[in-house]
Amino acid sequence: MPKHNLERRRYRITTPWGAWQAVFTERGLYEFKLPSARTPDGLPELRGQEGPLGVRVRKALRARLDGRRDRLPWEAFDLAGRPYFHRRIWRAMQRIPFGEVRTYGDLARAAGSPLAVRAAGQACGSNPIVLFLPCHRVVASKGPGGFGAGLAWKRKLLALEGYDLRIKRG
DNA sequence: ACTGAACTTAAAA
DNA sequence: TTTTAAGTTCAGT
Repeated sequence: MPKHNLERRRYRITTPWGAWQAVFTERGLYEFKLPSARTPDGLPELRGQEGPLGVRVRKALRARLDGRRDRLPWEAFDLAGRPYFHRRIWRAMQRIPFGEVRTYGDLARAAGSPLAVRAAGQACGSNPIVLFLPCHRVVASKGPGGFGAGLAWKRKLLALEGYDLRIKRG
């Protein structure tokens, strides 16, 4: 839910994987969501809108779905109004290299609250910028951890980076 | 204002 | 192997 009242402009970006959803405010990319049945119909396709950032986002998405590395700078995101602790976690998350994973514990430590591992999981779960804030690179110390959109997506996104996430069953 | 759950973890019982 | 306690946020009551 929005924590501030800037106007939000929503678009879809159609790919072979489905229609992604990108939401912008004047401060930057506010949300970025995986294709899902919940993606509203009738959103305009992102083309020349949103200036250089819009172009940048489309290009980066295309690259990543192609298995190439590309990243958006931290300044591209509008995370104002999100909890401080979450932003620290996301910041640490953004630093995980392409094709590698870290644990929730690693992130908690990086955020300065080494015991807040569960809160780190919470922060991952409320990641508003899927893919570019790479919560799919965060796994549990034993298992694969969770993923809001379903573990199948987590595995796919990691597979694009050449990382094989084995799903263990208990 | 409380309580419990959430994409957890490590250590004790 | 099961239980517990740890930090942070949010939804529900």
